[in-house]
Amino acid sequence: MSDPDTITAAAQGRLLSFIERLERLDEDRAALAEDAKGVLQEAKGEGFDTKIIQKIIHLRAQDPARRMEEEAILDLYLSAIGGL
Amino acid sequence: MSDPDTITAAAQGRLLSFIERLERLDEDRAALAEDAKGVLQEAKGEGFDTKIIQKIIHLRAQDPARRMEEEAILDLYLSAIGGL
Amino acid sequence: MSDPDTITAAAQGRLLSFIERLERLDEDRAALAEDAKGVLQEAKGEGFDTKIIQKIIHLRAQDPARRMEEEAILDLYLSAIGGL
Amino acid sequence: MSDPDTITAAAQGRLLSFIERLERLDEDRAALAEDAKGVLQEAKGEGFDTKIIQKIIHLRAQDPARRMEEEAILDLYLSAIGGL
DNA sequence: ATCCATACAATCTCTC
DNA sequence: GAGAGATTGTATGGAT
Repeated sequence: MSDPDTITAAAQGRLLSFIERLERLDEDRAALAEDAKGVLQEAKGEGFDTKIIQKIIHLRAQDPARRMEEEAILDLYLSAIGGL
Repeated sequence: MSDPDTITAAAQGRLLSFIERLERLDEDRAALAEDAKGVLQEAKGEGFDTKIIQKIIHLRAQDPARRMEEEAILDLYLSAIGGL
Repeated sequence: MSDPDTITAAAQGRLLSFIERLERLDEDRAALAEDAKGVLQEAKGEGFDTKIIQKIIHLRAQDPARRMEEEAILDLYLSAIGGL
Repeated sequence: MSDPDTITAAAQGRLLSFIERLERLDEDRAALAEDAKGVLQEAKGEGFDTKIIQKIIHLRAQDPARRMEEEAILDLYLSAIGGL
Protein backbone atom coordinates (compact mmCIF):
# COMPACT_ATOMS: atom_id res chain seq x y z
CA MET A 1 0.00 0.00 0.00
CA SER A 2 2.56 2.57 -1.05
CA ASP A 3 -0.29 4.55 -2.52
CA PRO A 4 -3.03 5.14 0.03
CA ASP A 5 -5.53 5.60 -2.79
CA THR A 6 -5.35 2.10 -4.19
CA ILE A 7 -5.49 -1.41 -2.82
CA THR A 8 -3.94 -4.32 -4.66
CA ALA A 9 -5.72 -7.63 -5.00
CA ALA A 10 -3.32 -9.12 -2.47
CA ALA A 11 -4.00 -6.33 -0.02
CA GLN A 12 -7.73 -6.89 -0.39
CA GLY A 13 -7.33 -10.40 0.91
CA ARG A 14 -5.13 -9.22 3.74
CA LEU A 15 -7.62 -6.57 4.77
CA LEU A 16 -10.49 -9.01 4.86
CA SER A 17 -8.34 -11.45 6.81
CA PHE A 18 -7.52 -8.84 9.45
CA ILE A 19 -11.15 -7.89 9.79
CA GLU A 20 -12.31 -11.46 10.19
CA ARG A 21 -9.62 -12.30 12.72
CA LEU A 22 -10.60 -9.27 14.74
CA GLU A 23 -14.26 -10.19 14.55
CA ARG A 24 -13.55 -13.66 15.84
CA LEU A 25 -11.62 -12.21 18.76
CA ASP A 26 -14.54 -9.92 19.45
CA GLU A 27 -16.90 -12.88 19.54
CA ASP A 28 -14.68 -14.64 22.04
CA ARG A 29 -14.54 -11.53 24.13
CA ALA A 30 -18.31 -11.23 24.10
CA ALA A 31 -18.59 -14.85 25.21
CA LEU A 32 -16.26 -14.20 28.13
CA ALA A 33 -18.26 -11.14 29.09
CA GLU A 34 -21.37 -13.29 29.10
CA ASP A 35 -19.68 -15.83 31.33
CA ALA A 36 -18.58 -13.15 33.75
CA LYS A 37 -22.06 -11.76 33.87
CA GLY A 38 -23.37 -15.22 34.66
CA VAL A 39 -20.95 -15.66 37.54
CA LEU A 40 -21.93 -12.29 38.94
CA GLN A 41 -25.60 -13.19 38.66
CA GLU A 42 -24.94 -16.41 40.50
CA ALA A 43 -23.10 -14.57 43.27
CA LYS A 44 -25.89 -12.04 43.49
CA GLY A 45 -28.40 -14.87 43.75
CA GLU A 46 -26.56 -16.12 46.81
CA GLY A 47 -26.77 -12.74 48.47
CA PHE A 48 -23.34 -11.35 47.73
CA ASP A 49 -22.73 -7.73 46.82
CA THR A 50 -21.33 -7.90 43.31
CA LYS A 51 -20.00 -4.37 43.39
CA ILE A 52 -17.81 -5.24 46.34
CA ILE A 53 -16.71 -8.47 44.71
CA GLN A 54 -15.52 -6.54 41.71
CA LYS A 55 -13.74 -4.10 43.96
CA ILE A 56 -11.88 -6.96 45.64
CA ILE A 57 -10.84 -8.35 42.27
CA HIS A 58 -9.56 -4.93 41.34
CA LEU A 59 -7.61 -4.64 44.57
CA ARG A 60 -6.08 -8.07 44.12
CA ALA A 61 -5.01 -7.16 40.60
CA GLN A 62 -3.00 -4.21 41.84
CA ASP A 63 0.65 -4.32 42.75
CA PRO A 64 0.76 -4.54 46.59
CA ALA A 65 3.76 -2.23 46.93
CA ARG A 66 2.18 0.40 44.74
CA ARG A 67 -1.14 0.05 46.54
CA MET A 68 0.45 0.67 49.93
CA GLU A 69 2.39 3.63 48.61
CA GLU A 70 -0.74 5.26 47.26
CA GLU A 71 -2.51 4.57 50.53
CA ALA A 72 0.32 6.30 52.37
CA ILE A 73 0.15 9.39 50.17
CA LEU A 74 -3.62 9.47 50.51
CA ASP A 75 -3.36 9.35 54.28
CA LEU A 76 -0.70 12.03 54.23
CA TYR A 77 -2.87 14.33 52.16
CA LEU A 78 -5.96 13.61 54.22
CA SER A 79 -4.18 14.44 57.44
CA ALA A 80 -2.84 17.62 55.81
CA ILE A 81 -6.33 18.86 55.11
CA GLY A 82 -7.74 17.62 58.39
CA GLY A 83 -9.53 14.52 57.23
CA LEU A 84 -12.20 13.99 54.65
CA MET B 1 -26.31 -14.97 53.86
CA SER B 2 -29.58 -13.97 55.46
CA ASP B 3 -27.60 -11.71 57.76
CA PRO B 4 -25.43 -9.33 55.80
CA ASP B 5 -23.12 -8.96 58.78
CA THR B 6 -21.90 -12.51 58.89
CA ILE B 7 -20.56 -15.06 56.45
CA THR B 8 -20.82 -18.77 57.11
CA ALA B 9 -17.94 -21.10 56.47
CA ALA B 10 -19.77 -22.42 53.42
CA ALA B 11 -20.30 -18.92 52.08
CA GLN B 12 -16.61 -18.17 52.51
CA GLY B 13 -15.75 -20.92 50.08
CA ARG B 14 -18.42 -19.74 47.66
CA LEU B 15 -17.13 -16.19 47.76
CA LEU B 16 -13.57 -17.22 47.05
CA SER B 17 -14.79 -19.45 44.25
CA PHE B 18 -16.67 -16.61 42.59
CA ILE B 19 -13.67 -14.32 42.85
CA GLU B 20 -11.32 -16.86 41.35
CA ARG B 21 -13.66 -17.71 38.51
CA LEU B 22 -13.98 -14.04 37.71
CA GLU B 23 -10.23 -13.58 37.83
CA ARG B 24 -9.69 -16.41 35.40
CA LEU B 25 -12.19 -14.88 33.01
CA ASP B 26 -10.35 -11.58 33.32
CA GLU B 27 -7.10 -13.26 32.42
CA ASP B 28 -8.67 -14.77 29.34
CA ARG B 29 -10.05 -11.41 28.41
CA ALA B 30 -6.65 -9.80 28.77
CA ALA B 31 -5.16 -12.48 26.53
CA LEU B 32 -7.76 -11.78 23.87
CA ALA B 33 -7.09 -8.08 24.11
CA GLU B 34 -3.41 -8.78 23.56
CA ASP B 35 -4.21 -10.87 20.51
CA ALA B 36 -6.39 -8.16 19.05
CA LYS B 37 -3.69 -5.61 19.63
CA GLY B 38 -1.24 -7.85 17.80
CA VAL B 39 -3.52 -8.17 14.80
CA LEU B 40 -3.96 -4.41 14.69
CA GLN B 41 -0.20 -3.91 14.85
CA GLU B 42 0.25 -6.34 12.01
CA ALA B 43 -2.33 -4.53 9.92
CA LYS B 44 -0.72 -1.22 10.72
CA GLY B 45 2.65 -2.63 9.67
CA GLU B 46 1.18 -3.39 6.27
CA GLY B 47 0.02 0.18 5.86
CA PHE B 48 -3.62 -0.13 6.82
CA ASP B 49 -5.45 2.49 8.84
CA THR B 50 -6.42 0.65 12.01
CA LYS B 51 -8.94 3.24 13.05
CA ILE B 52 -10.87 2.68 9.84
CA ILE B 53 -10.61 -1.09 10.22
CA GLN B 54 -12.19 -0.85 13.63
CA LYS B 55 -14.89 1.38 12.25
CA ILE B 56 -15.71 -1.22 9.59
CA ILE B 57 -15.91 -3.94 12.20
CA HIS B 58 -18.25 -1.77 14.19
CA LEU B 59 -20.43 -1.13 11.15
CA ARG B 60 -20.58 -4.83 10.32
CA ALA B 61 -21.60 -5.62 13.88
CA GLN B 62 -24.65 -3.39 13.67
CA ASP B 63 -28.05 -4.56 12.63
CA PRO B 64 -28.39 -3.53 8.94
CA ALA B 65 -32.00 -2.51 9.27
CA ARG B 66 -31.33 -0.39 12.29
CA ARG B 67 -28.26 1.12 10.64
CA MET B 68 -30.21 2.20 7.57
CA GLU B 69 -32.96 3.64 9.70
CA GLU B 70 -30.54 5.73 11.69
CA GLU B 71 -28.85 6.83 8.49
CA ALA B 72 -32.22 7.95 7.16
CA ILE B 73 -32.99 10.00 10.26
CA LEU B 74 -29.53 11.51 10.18
CA ASP B 75 -29.96 12.53 6.55
CA LEU B 76 -33.38 13.92 7.32
CA TYR B 77 -32.02 16.06 10.14
CA LEU B 78 -29.02 17.16 8.14
CA SER B 79 -31.19 18.32 5.26
CA ALA B 80 -33.43 20.10 7.75
CA ILE B 81 -30.55 22.20 9.00
CA GLY B 82 -29.03 22.66 5.56
CA GLY B 83 -26.21 20.17 5.78
CA LEU B 84 -23.36 19.86 8.19
CA MET C 1 -43.19 15.57 14.16
CA SER C 2 -46.06 13.11 14.14
CA ASP C 3 -44.53 11.70 10.99
CA PRO C 4 -40.92 10.77 11.51
CA ASP C 5 -40.29 11.08 7.78
CA THR C 6 -40.90 14.79 7.49
CA ILE C 7 -39.87 17.91 9.33
CA THR C 8 -41.95 21.04 9.23
CA ALA C 9 -40.41 24.44 8.74
CA ALA C 10 -41.07 25.18 12.40
CA ALA C 11 -39.40 21.99 13.47
CA GLN C 12 -36.36 22.83 11.37
CA GLY C 13 -35.83 25.94 13.41
CA ARG C 14 -36.33 24.05 16.63
CA LEU C 15 -33.83 21.40 15.63
CA LEU C 16 -31.16 23.92 14.77
CA SER C 17 -31.86 25.74 18.02
CA PHE C 18 -31.39 22.57 20.07
CA ILE C 19 -28.15 21.77 18.29
CA GLU C 20 -26.73 25.22 18.81
CA ARG C 21 -27.70 25.32 22.47
CA LEU C 22 -26.03 21.99 22.98
CA GLU C 23 -22.92 23.13 21.17
CA ARG C 24 -22.64 26.19 23.36
CA LEU C 25 -22.92 24.03 26.46
CA ASP C 26 -20.22 21.79 25.05
CA GLU C 27 -17.93 24.77 24.58
CA ASP C 28 -18.46 25.80 28.17
CA ARG C 29 -17.78 22.29 29.31
CA ALA C 30 -14.56 22.18 27.32
CA ALA C 31 -13.48 25.45 28.91
CA LEU C 32 -14.08 24.06 32.37
CA ALA C 33 -12.13 20.93 31.50
CA GLU C 34 -9.26 23.14 30.41
CA ASP C 35 -9.40 25.03 33.68
CA ALA C 36 -9.37 21.83 35.69
CA LYS C 37 -6.42 20.59 33.71
CA GLY C 38 -4.61 23.82 34.48
CA VAL C 39 -5.22 23.49 38.20
CA LEU C 40 -3.97 19.91 38.13
CA GLN C 41 -0.86 21.01 36.23
CA GLU C 42 -0.24 23.68 38.81
CA ALA C 43 -0.59 21.18 41.63
CA LYS C 44 1.70 18.77 39.87
CA GLY C 45 4.24 21.57 39.41
CA GLU C 46 4.29 21.99 43.17
CA GLY C 47 5.01 18.32 43.70
CA PHE C 48 1.57 17.00 44.52
CA ASP C 49 0.29 13.68 43.27
CA THR C 50 -2.67 14.61 41.09
CA LYS C 51 -4.08 11.11 41.04
CA ILE C 52 -4.41 11.17 44.81
CA ILE C 53 -5.91 14.65 44.73
CA GLN C 54 -8.60 13.42 42.40
CA LYS C 55 -9.22 10.46 44.62
CA ILE C 56 -9.73 12.74 47.60
CA ILE C 57 -12.20 14.84 45.65
CA HIS C 58 -14.05 11.69 44.73
CA LEU C 59 -14.13 10.53 48.34
CA ARG C 60 -15.41 13.90 49.54
CA ALA C 61 -18.18 13.77 46.94
CA GLN C 62 -19.49 10.48 48.26
CA ASP C 63 -22.18 10.08 50.86
CA PRO C 64 -20.35 9.33 54.16
CA ALA C 65 -22.92 6.81 55.38
CA ARG C 66 -22.86 4.89 52.16
CA ARG C 67 -19.07 5.00 52.05
CA MET C 68 -18.79 3.49 55.52
CA GLU C 69 -21.32 0.80 54.71
CA GLU C 70 -19.40 -0.27 51.62
CA GLU C 71 -16.20 -0.25 53.61
CA ALA C 72 -17.81 -2.56 56.15
CA ILE C 73 -18.93 -5.04 53.52
CA LEU C 74 -15.53 -4.93 51.88
CA ASP C 75 -13.83 -5.67 55.19
CA LEU C 76 -16.29 -8.48 55.85
CA TYR C 77 -15.56 -10.09 52.49
CA LEU C 78 -11.83 -9.60 52.84
CA SER C 79 -11.79 -11.29 56.22
CA ALA C 80 -13.90 -14.11 54.77
CA ILE C 81 -11.29 -14.87 52.14
CA GLY C 82 -8.38 -14.32 54.49
CA GLY C 83 -7.29 -10.88 53.37
CA LEU C 84 -6.23 -9.58 50.02
CA MET D 1 7.53 19.23 49.05
CA SER D 2 11.06 18.11 48.45
CA ASP D 3 10.31 15.24 50.78
CA PRO D 4 7.25 13.32 49.71
CA ASP D 5 6.75 12.13 53.27
CA THR D 6 6.06 15.48 54.81
CA ILE D 7 3.87 18.45 54.03
CA THR D 8 4.72 21.91 55.28
CA ALA D 9 2.11 24.20 56.73
CA ALA D 10 2.27 26.26 53.55
CA ALA D 11 1.78 23.21 51.39
CA GLN D 12 -1.26 22.22 53.45
CA GLY D 13 -2.97 25.44 52.47
CA ARG D 14 -1.99 24.97 48.83
CA LEU D 15 -3.34 21.44 48.79
CA LEU D 16 -6.69 22.46 50.21
CA SER D 17 -6.84 25.35 47.77
CA PHE D 18 -6.29 23.03 44.80
CA ILE D 19 -8.95 20.64 46.02
CA GLU D 20 -11.51 23.36 46.53
CA ARG D 21 -10.83 24.95 43.17
CA LEU D 22 -11.27 21.59 41.52
CA GLU D 23 -14.47 20.95 43.43
CA ARG D 24 -15.90 24.25 42.29
CA LEU D 25 -15.06 23.43 38.69
CA ASP D 26 -16.77 20.09 39.15
CA GLU D 27 -19.90 21.79 40.40
CA ASP D 28 -19.95 24.02 37.36
CA ARG D 29 -19.45 21.02 35.15
CA ALA D 30 -22.34 19.23 36.82
CA ALA D 31 -24.55 22.25 36.28
CA LEU D 32 -23.69 22.31 32.58
CA ALA D 33 -24.40 18.61 32.33
CA GLU D 34 -27.79 19.24 33.89
CA ASP D 35 -28.50 21.97 31.37
CA ALA D 36 -27.52 19.75 28.48
CA LYS D 37 -29.73 17.00 29.79
CA GLY D 38 -32.61 19.43 29.99
CA VAL D 39 -32.14 20.53 26.39
CA LEU D 40 -32.06 16.91 25.27
CA GLN D 41 -35.23 16.16 27.22
CA GLU D 42 -36.92 19.12 25.60
CA ALA D 43 -35.86 17.94 22.16
CA LYS D 44 -37.07 14.45 22.93
CA GLY D 45 -40.38 15.87 24.10
CA GLU D 46 -40.82 17.43 20.67
CA GLY D 47 -40.25 14.11 18.98
CA PHE D 48 -36.62 14.41 17.97
CA ASP D 49 -34.19 11.53 18.16
CA THR D 50 -31.62 12.70 20.69
CA LYS D 51 -29.07 10.10 19.70
CA ILE D 52 -29.03 11.45 16.15
CA ILE D 53 -28.84 15.03 17.40
CA GLN D 54 -25.75 14.15 19.38
CA LYS D 55 -24.27 12.45 16.37
CA ILE D 56 -24.78 15.60 14.31
CA ILE D 57 -23.08 17.69 16.97
CA HIS D 58 -20.20 15.26 16.93
CA LEU D 59 -19.92 15.46 13.16
CA ARG D 60 -20.01 19.25 13.21
CA ALA D 61 -17.24 19.28 15.79
CA GLN D 62 -14.91 17.36 13.53
CA ASP D 63 -12.47 18.95 11.14
CA PRO D 64 -14.18 18.83 7.70
CA ALA D 65 -10.98 18.01 5.83
CA ARG D 66 -10.13 15.20 8.16
CA ARG D 67 -13.69 13.91 8.06
CA MET D 68 -13.69 13.70 4.29
CA GLU D 69 -10.33 12.00 4.26
CA GLU D 70 -11.51 9.33 6.67
CA GLU D 71 -14.67 8.89 4.66
CA ALA D 72 -12.54 8.32 1.56
CA ILE D 73 -10.42 5.67 3.25
CA LEU D 74 -13.51 3.99 4.63
CA ASP D 75 -15.06 3.83 1.17
CA LEU D 76 -11.81 2.52 -0.26
CA TYR D 77 -11.66 -0.27 2.30
CA LEU D 78 -15.33 -1.10 1.93
CA SER D 79 -15.00 -1.45 -1.83
CA ALA D 80 -11.92 -3.58 -1.29
CA ILE D 81 -13.87 -6.09 0.75
CA GLY D 82 -16.96 -5.89 -1.41
CA GLY D 83 -19.12 -3.68 0.76
CA LEU D 84 -20.29 -4.07 4.30
C1' DA E 1 8.06 13.68 29.22
C1' DT E 2 3.67 15.23 27.77
C1' DC E 3 -0.27 14.52 25.29
C1' DC E 4 -3.62 11.75 22.84
C1' DA E 5 -6.41 7.90 22.11
C1' DT E 6 -8.23 3.68 23.32
C1' DA E 7 -10.28 0.57 26.73
C1' DC E 8 -12.21 -0.42 31.00
C1' DA E 9 -15.15 0.37 34.89
C1' DA E 10 -19.03 2.73 37.01
C1' DT E 11 -23.07 5.41 37.02
C1' DC E 12 -27.48 6.53 35.41
C1' DT E 13 -31.50 6.51 32.62
C1' DC E 14 -34.96 4.24 30.19
C1' DT E 15 -37.56 0.33 29.06
C1' DC E 16 -40.03 -3.86 29.94
C1' DG F 1 -37.96 -3.46 40.11
C1' DA F 2 -34.70 -5.59 37.18
C1' DG F 3 -32.02 -5.46 32.90
C1' DA F 4 -30.13 -3.20 29.00
C1' DG F 5 -28.09 0.63 26.91
C1' DA F 6 -25.81 4.92 27.00
C1' DT F 7 -22.73 8.18 29.03
C1' DT F 8 -19.09 9.75 31.90
C1' DG F 9 -14.84 9.28 34.35
C1' DT F 10 -10.61 6.81 34.91
C1' DA F 11 -6.43 4.27 33.68
C1' DT F 12 -3.27 2.56 30.65
C1' DG F 13 -0.49 2.40 26.53
C1' DG F 14 1.29 4.72 22.26
C1' DA F 15 2.78 8.49 19.70
C1' DT F 16 5.15 12.80 19.25
